[in-house]
Amino acid sequence: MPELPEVETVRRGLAPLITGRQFTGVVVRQPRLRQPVPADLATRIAGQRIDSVERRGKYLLVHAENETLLVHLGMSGRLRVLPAPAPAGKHDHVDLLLDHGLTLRFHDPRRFGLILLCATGESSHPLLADIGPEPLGDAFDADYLFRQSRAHRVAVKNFIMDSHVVAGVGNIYASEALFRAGIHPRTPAGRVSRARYVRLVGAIRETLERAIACGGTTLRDFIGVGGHAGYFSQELYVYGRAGEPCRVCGTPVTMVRIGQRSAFYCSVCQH
DNA sequence: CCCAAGACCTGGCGGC
DNA sequence: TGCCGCCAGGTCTTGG
Repeated sequence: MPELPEVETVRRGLAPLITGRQFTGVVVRQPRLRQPVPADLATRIAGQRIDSVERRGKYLLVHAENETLLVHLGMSGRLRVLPAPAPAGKHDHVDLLLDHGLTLRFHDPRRFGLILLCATGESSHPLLADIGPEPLGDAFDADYLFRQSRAHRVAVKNFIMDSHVVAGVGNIYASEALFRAGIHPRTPAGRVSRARYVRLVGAIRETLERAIACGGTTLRDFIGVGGHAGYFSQELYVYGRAGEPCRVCGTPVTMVRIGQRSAFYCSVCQH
């Protein structure tokens, strides 16, 4: 489900609902996520007020007074805010109870998601320490990408999906950005010119910003905190469109496997 | 160090 | 209707 735009959509929905609220309790029904839910979660956050909700790559950081809750949605994770206690359904693994009866519910069928804690302030959890720059931030530019890419022979698509290179670009937006930049996804990263990285950086930024403006991409089940589907799927150029005509030139979109993941591209528009 | 492949999970879909 | 194989928005770990 979630790449950067979807996580950002969740963050924007979540922040106004839970900022200033206090954690009053925790219900863990299934602690076995990508890493175990901390056994002392309840005692560590009890009574603490939420100061802010931040995003780093695809991670959500819920900053409370002493502890920061680190949430990753994996492939199928969802966060919802329930106005009142509600019966739990299948895969409703964790409820974070807030004052006034509010419940922040984590739901994740595949359990690739994550809920961890780290001390607020010293905020750099090991999982965040080696993540690359934010693609919408100043540190991410063509010079950076070009320099990082030298000596790398991996496909440029895999390269930009590597969270150590740049944070938050996943399988949908990698294909989309490469289409917009006119770059074939299989091109070895180290053989892409500086000029083409200038285009690629612009394409990544535009794609992500536009997707955020649309509230994310809903393919199967991505739903924002307020229960709304994202509508960026209407603007996808290539992702999930194998065999359908390229929106620019009409050539059928090609799907291939690159490094265990599906990649979509137009064989005429991308080289 | 770099890279490909495997691992972790469940559910939905198309084909037979 | 049922079973089977394949697919899925992520990323850490392993082994060559």
